[in-house]
Amino acid sequence: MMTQVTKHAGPKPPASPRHAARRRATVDKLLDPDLFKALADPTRLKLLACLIKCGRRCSVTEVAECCSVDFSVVARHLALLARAGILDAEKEGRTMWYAPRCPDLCARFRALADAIEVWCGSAECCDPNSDGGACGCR
Amino acid sequence: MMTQVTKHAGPKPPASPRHAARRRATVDKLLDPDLFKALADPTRLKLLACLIKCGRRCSVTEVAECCSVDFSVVARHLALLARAGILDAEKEGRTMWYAPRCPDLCARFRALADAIEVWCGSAECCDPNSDGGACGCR
DNA sequence: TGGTTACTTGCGTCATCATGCAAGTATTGG
DNA sequence: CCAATACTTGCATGATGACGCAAGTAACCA
Repeated sequence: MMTQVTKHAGPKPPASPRHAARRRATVDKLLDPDLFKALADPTRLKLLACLIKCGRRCSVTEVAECCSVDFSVVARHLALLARAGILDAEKEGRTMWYAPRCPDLCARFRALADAIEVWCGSAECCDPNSDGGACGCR
Repeated sequence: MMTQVTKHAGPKPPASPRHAARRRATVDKLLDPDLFKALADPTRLKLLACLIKCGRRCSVTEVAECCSVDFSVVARHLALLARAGILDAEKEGRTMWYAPRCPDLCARFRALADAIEVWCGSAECCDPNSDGGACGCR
């Protein structure tokens, strides 16, 4: 069974990892440690999922009711997610409203997938006629 | 200017974050701390980017040449990425070959984007006729 | 068989960070 | 003006994890 492979197979594969590391590509910028660090905590992910599923902006007090941790912890997590560009923050009087930046988030993840795929299709590993399989692109 | 909104607007938005938190959805499983933890370190991301751009499987020794950190650090990072399902690991004699699981990674990111978008479109915030804007879906 | 290569593992150290409590600030309502 | 509400910030603590060095293991070669 032939995998469908476009004729334009992406950039030429570098000779070695050392050369690969020197190359600057879209994927380098999109593999942003700060984004993943912000998402690397279970509590933060629960709060984020809660906000996403809620489908409207929520105050810190509201979100804190979803979670067994201290209020201050929730407040800090939400502020951090906002600093990372994952949430929109809006102050109204004494209330902080947070809402997920869904389109931005989706776009980032899709762009990352696209950027990876570019290289995934770049090497002979994806050519079914070569020994291949090196980058797992099967 | 009207944003294009499908008539099927996703699940009904929960009344409160507390209800939202109780709901089990695809997005909960895809927001996996372990994946993001694995991607939360700058050194690991450099190694991963290197492997992606290289377009073929690489040995630990090869990858270590891209990076100024100790060899053992590189070996540990690659093993961790493999445990997280981000890399494929293959032992051949005394050589460990690592290669990114590009299609898997892309699929995970795209699935996550899809799962978020489901909820993004769920609430009145996405309805241009409502006061909206709550979840940042503009 | 003995040395080299390639990687793994143990250990100590240092930095980061998640958490809870308590105190502080700012806004609102009576 | 005072008290309640909503959030922020400081601080101590404990846990996690990244790193380098050194020692260990396993495969290969001469």
